[in-house]
Amino acid sequence: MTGSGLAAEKARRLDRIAEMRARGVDPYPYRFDRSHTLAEVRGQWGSLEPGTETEERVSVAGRVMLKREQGKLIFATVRDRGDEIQLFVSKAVVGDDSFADIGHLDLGDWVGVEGTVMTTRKGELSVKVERLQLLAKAVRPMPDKWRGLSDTDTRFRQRYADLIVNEDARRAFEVRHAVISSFRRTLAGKGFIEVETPVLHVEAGGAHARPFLTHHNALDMQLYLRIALELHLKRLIVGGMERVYEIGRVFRNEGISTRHNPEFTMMELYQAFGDYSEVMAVAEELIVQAARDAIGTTVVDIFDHEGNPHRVDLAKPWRRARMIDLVAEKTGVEVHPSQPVADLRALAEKHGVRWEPRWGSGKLIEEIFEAVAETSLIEPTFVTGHPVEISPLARADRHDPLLTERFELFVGTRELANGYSELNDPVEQRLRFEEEQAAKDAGDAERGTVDEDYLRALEYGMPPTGGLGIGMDRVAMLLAGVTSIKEVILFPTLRHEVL
RNA sequence: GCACCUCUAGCUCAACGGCAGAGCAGUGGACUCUUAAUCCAUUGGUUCAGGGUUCGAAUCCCUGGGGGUGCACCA
Repeated sequence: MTGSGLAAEKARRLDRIAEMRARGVDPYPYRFDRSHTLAEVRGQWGSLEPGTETEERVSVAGRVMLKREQGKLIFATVRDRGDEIQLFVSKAVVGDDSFADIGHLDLGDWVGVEGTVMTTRKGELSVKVERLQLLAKAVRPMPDKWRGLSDTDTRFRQRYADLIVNEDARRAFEVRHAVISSFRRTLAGKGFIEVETPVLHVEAGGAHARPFLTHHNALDMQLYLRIALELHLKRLIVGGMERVYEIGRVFRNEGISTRHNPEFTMMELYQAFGDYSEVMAVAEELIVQAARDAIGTTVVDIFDHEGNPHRVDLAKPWRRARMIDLVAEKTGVEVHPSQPVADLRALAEKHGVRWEPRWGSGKLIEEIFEAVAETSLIEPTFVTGHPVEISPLARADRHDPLLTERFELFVGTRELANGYSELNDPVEQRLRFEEEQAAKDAGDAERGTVDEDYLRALEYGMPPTGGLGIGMDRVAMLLAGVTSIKEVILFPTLRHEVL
């Protein structure tokens, strides 16, 4: 046992394990029965006066995070999921042999402890150790106990290490979990049923995106990973389920950025007898309630595209504005899908948007909108009235046949949600699908196909329905106050690690 | 896919053309109330990989790899 590189360090700890086994001690025992979590200990005895010794016996377990040796005393900080507590180890109490064993514990080891609750002279709540049992030996050293782990590559690849040492990382995932459970609670309260629909699709529909392709061997069948939940959920509305939602992973074979991961989590819901205005209100309620549940406030700092924070109270009613009005506001030119393509191409060029010949007026308006208006949408804003051309599943606006009853929610210049009055006319839906197919055949890989089974479902009759999709990762980002989606995805997609 | 930045001990970082260093972790020692304990001593390196320039390369150049950021892509 020489040196102290990583290999030598691991060898030293493996030797310790071998030495324990030789003594008949199991370094990896099968279980340990706790009497209290550390948070429960703190909750029950957290207000003891300094210098108090109690007769209260507890069994607690956790990971050794810090160790301070002080002659015939050892202080160690252990942590479980919810809290940290100090172990007070006196040689006079545990005896020479146990004291030596405890002294040989490494940072990162898991331990189970029996002892009494006490506070030190300075008031630190502690467990005075009577018996300590190693629950699992750490063979690999922990990252720096004070500086933590900051290398992003290591943090994302070795998320376990990130979670051990970085409080901020743990917190972001607590927020994410709280957001998702808040959504489930809110939706249950509104009578929504949670369902699970296929991830493997024969047709990748419901959104404009490049899919991942896979193959089923026994059926010798090409399959796509889903890019949206929409078309299956609406089949359930046809089936009479009235209010359904799914929180699930979708997959899009596109670039990776601070806002995009190839697999991400969508919540989609469909509400029979409602229209887009109703699900818009649901979106607002879900997110505001999630803020209350996850971070205890509706006031958040929203970052603009330059990274500057803007303090916003989400509880204030959200702005609603039509896409064409936002374009008019920013360009000074009234736009509408009824206008000739040439006019809109000219407007696009004036604002630095390079257009493609296959784009119609509606697509041009969307592109101009993204170029001129999107970066100004810091506070929550529902952008409404998307052109029919770019909304093949949305119902036409009851007052304007070239626009749809659709909205997208933007917060901090990012799109968080999308919803509409669902198109339920099977004849019109077929025409829309055929336009999608024609665009795809003309070389636009993100466009859709004719989904015959979905059309068959619509032919059975789908009631008027409002639909909503929310990007859960982006809501988690907003409420956790982080600027990269990788901070709210436990294992973000990375290249193969070269070991 | 393109551009820029970055990669040094297990971790966090120095050294920026002249002998690869520090703190933490580790090891040995002192200490019965510490709090990132402290103090003394000490081990530890394929400087991401390969090539080049140079008397001399962690440092400059080229190629490749990982990561980050921006752009492109992206309902």
